[in-house]
Amino acid sequence: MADHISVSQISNYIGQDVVLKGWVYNRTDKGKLSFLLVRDGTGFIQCVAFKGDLTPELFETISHLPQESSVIITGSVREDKRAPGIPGGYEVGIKDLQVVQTADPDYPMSLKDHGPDFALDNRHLWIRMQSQWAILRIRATVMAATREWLDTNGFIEMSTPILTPAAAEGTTTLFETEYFDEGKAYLAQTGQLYNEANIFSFGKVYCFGPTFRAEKSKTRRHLTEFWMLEPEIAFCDLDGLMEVEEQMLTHIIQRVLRDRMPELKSLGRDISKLEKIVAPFPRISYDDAGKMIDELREKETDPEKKALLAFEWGMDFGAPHETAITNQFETPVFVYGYPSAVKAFYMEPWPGRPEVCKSVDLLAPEGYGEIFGGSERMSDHDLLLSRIRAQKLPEEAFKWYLELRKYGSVPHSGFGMGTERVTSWICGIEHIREAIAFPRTIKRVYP
RNA sequence: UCCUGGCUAGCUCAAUUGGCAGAGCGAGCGGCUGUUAACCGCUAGGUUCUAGGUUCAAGUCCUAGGCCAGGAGCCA
Repeated sequence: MADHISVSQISNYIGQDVVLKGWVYNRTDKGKLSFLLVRDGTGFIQCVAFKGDLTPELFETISHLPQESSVIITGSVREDKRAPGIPGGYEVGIKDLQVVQTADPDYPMSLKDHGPDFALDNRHLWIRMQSQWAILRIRATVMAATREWLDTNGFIEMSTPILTPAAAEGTTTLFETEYFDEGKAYLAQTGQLYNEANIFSFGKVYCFGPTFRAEKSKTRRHLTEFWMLEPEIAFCDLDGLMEVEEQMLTHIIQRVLRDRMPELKSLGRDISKLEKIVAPFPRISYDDAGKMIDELREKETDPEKKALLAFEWGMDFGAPHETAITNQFETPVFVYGYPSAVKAFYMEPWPGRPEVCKSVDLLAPEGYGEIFGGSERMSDHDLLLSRIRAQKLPEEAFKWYLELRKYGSVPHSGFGMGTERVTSWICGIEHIREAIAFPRTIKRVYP
C-alpha cells in the first residue's frame, strides 16, 4: 500500500480519503474558501480548503501559501464538474495539509504568457507549467511508442558512438573536441554508418540518442542537440523502408492518442487532425513534387511567397516548398527520388537514372515539414568508393565502411526520425525548443 | 553568413507631433462559500539595453555597440 496516491489515478478513489504529495501550482481565495491547484508530476488537481473544516491556523497558512510551495495533502476525493485540472472533474476536500517547504514568494514564472528570452532563461522553472509538462509527457510517450514498435517488430537497439573520428557525411558542421593523443574527435551527427555495420550482425537495428549539429541554423525547426531515432534494415529496399516508416509513425500517433489525450486537449490540439494519421501515406516522386510546386507557385498571388517558391529541377526543397506540398495533404507525405547531388554520398542511385537517388523524406502536414529522412544505401563496393573519392572524403576513415560491401553486401535501408520535430507536430506547437526539456540552440547553452 | 523586427516595473505590454513614466498580471495587506487568466479596495515596485550626440526638453530623433527573436541557407 503506497503512502500516497498520484493525481493520474484520482478517479479510482472517489469517496475515499487520500494523501497527495505535490506543489501548489495556483491559488485562488474566495472568503472562507481557498482553492489550490496542485500538481504532482502525474496531473493537476483542485484541492479545496473550507475555513469551517480546518483550524484557524491551518486555514490561515493555506490561504497564504505561495505558488510552488511543496505540500502533503490529506483529503477526500469527490467528483465535481467545475473542478479544473488534468484529468479534471475531480477535487479533493482538504482535511489536513503539511507544508514541506514554503516557496519564496518571488517565484518569477507567473501563469501568464512569457516572451521566449525570459521563458528560456527560466527553463528550469518553465518546465513546471502545464503546457510544458504536457508537451514533455507527450515526448516521452513518442519515444516509448517508438521503442515499443521497433522492439515488437524484430529490431534490436544498438548504441552507436557519440564521439566519432570524422564527418560521417562530410557536409555538415560538427562540434569538435580534443581526444587525448589521437587528435580531434567530433560529436556524432548520425549513428547510421555504425548501424550499417550492425545490420550485418543483427539484421534489423536502431539507435536512439542525442545527435549534434553545429550548423548555424536559426529557425523554429532546429536544435543543435536533438534526439534522433535511426533504424537500419538489411534486405530492405526503398519501398520496404516507406512501409516501416508509415507503420511505425501510425503506431506512435495511436499510442499518443490512447495515453495522452488529456495532455493533447490541454494544449488545445485539434485531435481530429491526428486521428486521420493512419498508414498508408501518399508517395510522390521528387519530379511530381516539383511539378506540384510549379502549379502552386502559379496560383500564389503574394509576390513574396511566390519568390520563395521559385524552383527548378535539381535543387533541394526548402521549408516554403515543403510547406506548400504538405498543405495539399492531411497525412504525412513521402517524397522520394531526390537528385543525387543534393543528398548524401552513400545513397543508392535510381536504376537507369543515376542523377536521382533512392532517398525518401517524410513530410508532416500543417507546415511542420520533414520529420523523417532516409534512403536505400549504396551496396556496391566500387561505386561507393568512387563516390567517396569524387566528394574528396578521407578515404582512410571510410575503410571499415567500405569493407561492409566486401563481405556479404545486401540491399539495405534506413532512416532518421527527429524526435522533437515529431513531438512538435503532434503537440501542434510553434517552436521545437519546447519539445525538449533543456534546448540547445545556436544562442543558448543555459540552463 | 545574410535579411527583418524587438529591447520601458518581477512578467506581458502602452506612452499621440519630442513635452509630468502608465496599465494589467505577479508580490504584500484587507474583503467575499465555488474560484477557473476570479473579482473589489489599498500598498510597494523604474539606470526606459549600453555609450555618445542633437535639443530648452529624448522612452521617442541621430551614430556606434550589445543582447534576443523570426526568416533564408543547411538539415531530423
